[in-house]
Amino acid sequence: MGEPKAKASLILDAAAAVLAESGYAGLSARAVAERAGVNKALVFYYWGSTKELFERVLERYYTAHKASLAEAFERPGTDRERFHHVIDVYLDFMEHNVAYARIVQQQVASRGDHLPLVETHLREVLAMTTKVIAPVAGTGPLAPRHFHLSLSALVLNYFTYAPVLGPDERGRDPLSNEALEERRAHVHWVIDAWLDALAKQRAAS
Amino acid sequence: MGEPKAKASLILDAAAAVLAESGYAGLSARAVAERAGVNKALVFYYWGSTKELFERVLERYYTAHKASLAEAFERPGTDRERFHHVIDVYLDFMEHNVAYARIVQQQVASRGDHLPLVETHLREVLAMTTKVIAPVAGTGPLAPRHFHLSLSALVLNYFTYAPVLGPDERGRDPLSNEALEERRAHVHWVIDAWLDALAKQRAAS
DNA sequence: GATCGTTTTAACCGGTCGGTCAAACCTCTC
DNA sequence: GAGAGGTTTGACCGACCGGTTAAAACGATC
Repeated sequence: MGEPKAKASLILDAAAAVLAESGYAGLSARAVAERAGVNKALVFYYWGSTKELFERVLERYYTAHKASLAEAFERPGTDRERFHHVIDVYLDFMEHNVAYARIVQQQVASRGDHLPLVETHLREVLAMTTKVIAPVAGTGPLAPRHFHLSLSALVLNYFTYAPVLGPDERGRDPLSNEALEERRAHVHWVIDAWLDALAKQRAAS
Repeated sequence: MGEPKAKASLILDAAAAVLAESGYAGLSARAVAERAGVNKALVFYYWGSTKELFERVLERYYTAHKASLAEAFERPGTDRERFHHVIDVYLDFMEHNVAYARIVQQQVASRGDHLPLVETHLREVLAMTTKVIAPVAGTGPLAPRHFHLSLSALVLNYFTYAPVLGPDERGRDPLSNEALEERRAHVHWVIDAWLDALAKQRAAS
């Protein structure tokens, strides 16, 4: 009988799903308990409060996100190769954690009281990616910060917007493997276009 | 004495602000009334229900958004000029309607029941922008759909993510006029890089 | 100043929220 | 089988939710 997965973890998973669907304001202990198939009081028994539950969900994602990025950064190679590799890892991660993409987008857009945790995390990620971007970027409109924002937008927004736009011109689900491969190719094409333009600009100056 | 602005409109404005901050689940009649400095019952007197209020807020933004885009499309010029102009108008609109950017991002990311309205709108916008993108785009990873997603991501996400990252390397507020000008330059640079790469690709084939 | 339609208000309703608690349950040990 | 400890439950609380309503306040008209 005994479920192999502890109920505490079941609750955490359910909370992530609810959070992705309904945002922080919709993260109710009752909804989480119902989705987890568990008594509502258990949510408080294991996690204390909905706020703490929320923070634990974020923490779990943040840790995984940063770990995957950190690993990607250690890969050797040319600037261009490292750039492409980091983006590949980023795409992989989001592909397997679509709920995370949804949660982050909502949190950032809403700018509620719960923001500090998100803020800290995003700044750390910025600091990490800057190391890869800085060697090829410039200043002003070509500063690493702009490329970081643009790239993360390219990746994140696909997972949130494409499903809303519906099947693509070939009738494929935007989150199907084939469609995701196409998106991956698009992002890599974009990076190459940028790097080429940057190299050209550098050569001219 | 007599406010020039009807209370109905005050309520609508307040609703937009609450919506941007707390999302659909946080759009409570009480919060809206309080922010508008108005009795709670007035919300229902003028707008019927919170759901209708939500839809009116979206409608108002959608109408303005589509109108500004439609006007931009009529501008004559080369493909490249028209492309840049459409993006300029898009940036202008978001700059003056940051709350709209936040609301859309949250709605899209949450994928709740209220989605159909958002869905219809976004598909219409896609259909519009495709007319400008198609002449210069390609197929597969270079299909108009991908560029539409990438471009709208570049614009939208700046307004939601940049404030979370804090002041830029020169200590400026990301939503200050100067910082916004820099972002505008970045986006235009990106478009040029893309168009150049596309032209080169076309010439090679 | 009486009348009428519109606008505004306070009080109230049933329902759901986060959170608590005491009792029941389960499993293992002696 | 008697405890003991962690786990699970249903009942409950005050606060807040969307929404209704009857009455008050208001402005115009005569």
